Amino acid sequence: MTNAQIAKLLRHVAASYTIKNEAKFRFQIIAYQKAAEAIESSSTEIKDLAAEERLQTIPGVGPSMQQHLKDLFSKGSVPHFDKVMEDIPQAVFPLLDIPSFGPKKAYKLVTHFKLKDQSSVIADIKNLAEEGEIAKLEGFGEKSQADILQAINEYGLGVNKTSRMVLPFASEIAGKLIEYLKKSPSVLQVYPLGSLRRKKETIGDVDIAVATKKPQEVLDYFVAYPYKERIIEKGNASASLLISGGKHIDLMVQPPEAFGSLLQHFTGSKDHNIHLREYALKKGFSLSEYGIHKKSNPHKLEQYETEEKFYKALGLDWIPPEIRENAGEIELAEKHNLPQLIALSDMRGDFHLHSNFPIEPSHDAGADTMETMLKKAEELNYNYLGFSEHNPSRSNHTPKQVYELLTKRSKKIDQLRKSTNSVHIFSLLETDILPNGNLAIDDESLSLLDGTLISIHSVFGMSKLEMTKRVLKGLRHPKAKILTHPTGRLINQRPGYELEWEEIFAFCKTENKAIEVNSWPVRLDLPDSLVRRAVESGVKLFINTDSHAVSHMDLMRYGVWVARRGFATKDDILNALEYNKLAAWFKK
DNA sequence: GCCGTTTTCGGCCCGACTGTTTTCAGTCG
Repeated sequence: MTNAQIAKLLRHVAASYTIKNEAKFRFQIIAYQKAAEAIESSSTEIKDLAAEERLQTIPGVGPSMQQHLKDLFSKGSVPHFDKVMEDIPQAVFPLLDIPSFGPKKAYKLVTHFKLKDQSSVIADIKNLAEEGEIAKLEGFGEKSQADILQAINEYGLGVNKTSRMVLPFASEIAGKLIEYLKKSPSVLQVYPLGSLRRKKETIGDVDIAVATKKPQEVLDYFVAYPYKERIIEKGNASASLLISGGKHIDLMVQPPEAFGSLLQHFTGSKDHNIHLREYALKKGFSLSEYGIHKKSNPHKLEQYETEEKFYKALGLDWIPPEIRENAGEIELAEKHNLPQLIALSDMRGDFHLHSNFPIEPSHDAGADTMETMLKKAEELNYNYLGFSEHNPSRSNHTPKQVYELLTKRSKKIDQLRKSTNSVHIFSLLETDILPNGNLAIDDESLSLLDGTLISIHSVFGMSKLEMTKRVLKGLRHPKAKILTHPTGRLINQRPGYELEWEEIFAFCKTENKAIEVNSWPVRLDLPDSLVRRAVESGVKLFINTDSHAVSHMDLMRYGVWVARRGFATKDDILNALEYNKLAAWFKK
């Protein structure tokens, strides 16, 4: 069962409690929703955490929830969940995926019209709306009937509560809108917020905040955005648009003198904000997007023009957005002990570069020459780089031919080294780990290199145990230095294979092997939560782009964001080291 | 159901917006 499926199940339990008696079960509902949220945003599989007895590391998963999840994995069902949900018609649940449908509305419709079939309930509601039956219900009217019809139609076109965009796609949408907003003279400042500002690997809605003295003008201008599908809502302080592809853009506005609290509020995460507000309450403060009310003087609103001042008023250091996920950051900010997170400007080189040098690789070759990639590295002010094409394919070459190809490549790299004073060049390769754990080329060929990246590119379907043995055997090779895109996942495309991370991390730490944070936006691999565990285990990391063209070398920032989300500092990242230290590491 | 430098009991973030309503319920972030 995936995290998304588990989160959905917990939300169904929460919805069932809401339908049964919202007041009575108020806090159970919150607890189930919090747990669902935390599980959904965890990039570690809950199934693995359960197997490792580490479920308690998820905030919001307490003793009861742990037992329920254990039941789920061992028996395939949870007696307690079944009991809570037994009186609720199954047809309620599919409706909850549709925006604007909550538990109460879904239950009212399903029971009133006696709908039983889970697979047709959405079509059934649509028919009833088209026939004008829903408007006759108490509490519904013509407008809500039309809204239901619209929501169902849009749901059919892909608008739902769960689908998420990869980060660059969301950035592009936000960028266009920000460009548009900046043309309004009433817009003083404009920023992308929410998960976009926290640089989460996927983004649900695009959130934007504007500082303005003329909120109505800005809101009017916003909803006039020419590339919208329609206006979802528009009030005095916020508005929402639907754009093509079924995505929402939410805008909030505040005057400049209160912009700090709006930035804080709208950046989230929701969990961070809830925790921050609970923390503040204990200190006698009540927080909102408008500012702070002190218990000692509850009618006066303190406003803050910057986030720094807002956090400071609570006795906290400013917390970088990437780590606002309620994972201990508030406590660290209170003790003035937040980590100095790695920054893009700390990066001194890139070790995952595929040039077009003709070594007849096993997987995709790069599009550009070594020379152009080197020039780009100079432009980026790098001190060093490592070329790391895929190894020559095994099926088309004898070991001798592989050796000859790599010898030619070594000569080329030697030439290049003479052409530059500013950038040191490492001769690497990205070598496949074969299913039996051997590397794809022999020791004689590997001896031509300064070291090699190793990775899995085939036979993904192995068990966790077998895959772990395979990777450990690959890492054991003295030339193997960096385990690249270590989970093999592709975001929104495939989950990747499973590994015993504790074993991998322990091995890397003692044997001086490094793990890559791959910056390719669909990989972002290691994922942030595993970066955090790697950092806590003392494992060293590289942040690399996996460039197959010169333009990809600019993607480094994505990997840096992932590392930041994983609490990595400069000390954790090997390609932030100065050249001599790094060269020494390669020779270890 | 979760959680802890007020607490292992007794609290639990704070607000916007809409539709159907004459004061609120539901959904959402």
